[in-house]
Amino acid sequence: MSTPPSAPRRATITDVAREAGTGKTSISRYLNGEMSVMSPELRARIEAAIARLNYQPNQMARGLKRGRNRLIGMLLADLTNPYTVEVLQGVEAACHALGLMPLICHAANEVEMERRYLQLLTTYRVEGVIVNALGVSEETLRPVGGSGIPAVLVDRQVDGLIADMVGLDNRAAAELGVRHLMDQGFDDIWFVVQPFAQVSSRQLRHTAFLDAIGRYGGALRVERDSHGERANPGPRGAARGHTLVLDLADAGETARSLAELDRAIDSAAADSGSSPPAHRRIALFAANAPVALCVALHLKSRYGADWQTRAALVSIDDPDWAELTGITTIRQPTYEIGYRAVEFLHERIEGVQATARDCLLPGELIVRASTSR
Amino acid sequence: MSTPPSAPRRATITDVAREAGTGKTSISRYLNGEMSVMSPELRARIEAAIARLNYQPNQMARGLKRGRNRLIGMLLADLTNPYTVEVLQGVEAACHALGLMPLICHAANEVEMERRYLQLLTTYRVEGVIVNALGVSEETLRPVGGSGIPAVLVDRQVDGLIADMVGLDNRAAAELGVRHLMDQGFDDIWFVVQPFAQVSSRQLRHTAFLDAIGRYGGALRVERDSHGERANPGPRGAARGHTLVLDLADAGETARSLAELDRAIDSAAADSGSSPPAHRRIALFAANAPVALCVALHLKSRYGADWQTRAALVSIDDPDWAELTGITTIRQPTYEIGYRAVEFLHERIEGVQATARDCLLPGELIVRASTSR
DNA sequence: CTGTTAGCGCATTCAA
DNA sequence: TTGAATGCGCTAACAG
Repeated sequence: MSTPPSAPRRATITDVAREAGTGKTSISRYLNGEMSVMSPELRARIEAAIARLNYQPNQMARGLKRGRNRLIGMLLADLTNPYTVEVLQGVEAACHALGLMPLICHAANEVEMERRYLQLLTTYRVEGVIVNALGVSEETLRPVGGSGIPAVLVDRQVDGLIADMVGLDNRAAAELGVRHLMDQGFDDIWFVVQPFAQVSSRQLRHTAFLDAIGRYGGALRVERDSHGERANPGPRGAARGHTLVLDLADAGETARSLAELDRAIDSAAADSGSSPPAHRRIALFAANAPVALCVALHLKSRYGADWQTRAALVSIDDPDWAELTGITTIRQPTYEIGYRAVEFLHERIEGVQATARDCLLPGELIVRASTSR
Repeated sequence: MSTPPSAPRRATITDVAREAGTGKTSISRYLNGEMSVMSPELRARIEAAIARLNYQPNQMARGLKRGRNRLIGMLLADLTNPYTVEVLQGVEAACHALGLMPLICHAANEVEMERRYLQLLTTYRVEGVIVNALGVSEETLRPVGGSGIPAVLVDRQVDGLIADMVGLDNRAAAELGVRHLMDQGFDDIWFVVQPFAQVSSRQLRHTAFLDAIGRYGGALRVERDSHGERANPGPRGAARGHTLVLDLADAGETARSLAELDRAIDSAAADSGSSPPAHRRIALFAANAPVALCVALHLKSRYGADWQTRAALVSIDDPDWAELTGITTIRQPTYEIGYRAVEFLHERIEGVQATARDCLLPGELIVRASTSR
């Protein structure tokens, strides 16, 4: 039977050599830009042969031979988060500029996926990995970092994994948010965050929030989690800080937490009306966009379209619906985070041996109607 | 100088063979699951050696040898569009199930990027490509499709490129939207869409919109673009259809188009008040989420938070802010689109020779406050 | 059942 | 200035 013309075998370097009437070595030299020492005549013949055969060198083979394939892994915890997509843009731009090709792996919030992808990446012999990991411990990240292949972390640290990190300056960002809210006269601020035991950036944001409240607000007491205690009203001009943990992965938990939030909002509204609006508003400080969205959706379903008269919302991250909804945000320098991450990684790949570096980039406060009275 | 312990060269198949005191062939057999004919004793030794050396086979080398590397390319026009991310989820799941590894390439709406990535993909010898292309002609897609490497299109066709396609049933979707709007009593419907000369799905949606208006509404005339003509009011119970082209890539054009929209809204409101609400509302039918967002942002800035009292909005695509805003949407079966695309591609890679197939999946209408009075 | 041999497509010595 | 030979890590005949 005749083979259908489906697979007109791709030309190899040997084909080109034959076509150009020369040896493979010269072709290889040409491909690698070692033109300096090559007769213009030969060079022309090679050029022609390559064009005629529509030859394209096989990256796999090149990689196998020289030991580096210009591939880097990009492990993403959650592409659903606009933050991730934006970081990716920076990553792609940088890769492009540095001649790298990113292998994008989306763990979709599944630890098992993360493990598998990591393994796959090493199997493809990527030269390095950029990790925006789930909150898992080093255990699954064994192959990378320190003694393994070069790695740089994005947004969060991973316990026991020593590597460069680039992300938001969480401390400054939290302060920015708290200060803004206090400037706007809010004295009851709820920090809403996903479970942060495993994710360093969440922890940092939370800690910084507490510190800021302490510093600027002279908070008296802060309640953690849903232990049900209410903080005592602070002295005039002080602010009270609260923390609400929202476990988006657990519907039941989420509902419970939101119910607690409702109580806080209602009781604030019930407080004697020393403030102009119909009800006194509390302020909500979301640690990231997914949390902000969850809260906003809930409040809207509970209080209707004008839920923002019940609570002010500010969020770290600036998703596209923020402008539409009018919530205040702290925008992360996402593109630059991605770009820098690749630059760091590239340096490591090239052999730079400095001790682990941290690159903390500042966020930008974007004030919208939500917090301006 | 001594090499720092940075790169403890990865074990190769040869190392394992030596460690296990056997030949490479047996190791290879083990790796490929050909255990049936292998003494349990040898097998155990191999297992141990692999574990001891923490050996992981090099995919590049395997690919080079067998001629297939299990890599497929995924060319994405715009990751910023939630649609894309959702499709990607399906793609990843399917790849996972079929033992494929997707190389994700994000063209970020740049034709040049698209070209470069395509070239890069062939250079890495991907076995196939899933293309969600920009509106470019086959020219840049030369290497794929028909005579090149297997390809399947997502969401849109590409002129001159014959390949399997999977996407939304645009005709049914447009009808769903129009019918719903008419059921709700809207008689003035504006279809808002990005320039559709190059993108088949936009064209299809538009055509289907016009047809639906014609069929159900008995439209009298339809205006195209910004020629400034107003359609005559139709007979009682009929609906008028209009088309507004929004070029999101051109701020000036966008502003002009939106101004036209404003005029339409204002003049509708000025019409004698035969309808209950303060102003008569026209309906906007966005061809996709980016368009819907742009329109919503504009209306909000022009009419304030209650812009929805001026215009009803329904959109194809169901971004996460739709629920928050309360606009009606037609949700695409994105996950399945991605999944099916990979299945098609896999079949092609395995040699299936059927003529180009089209897989049209139905959308789902999600009614929200925007269109329910 | 198991080991030997010969490449996959390319980069790199080393001669010529 | 150019080419022939060698081998990257692995699989696939082909013997034993």
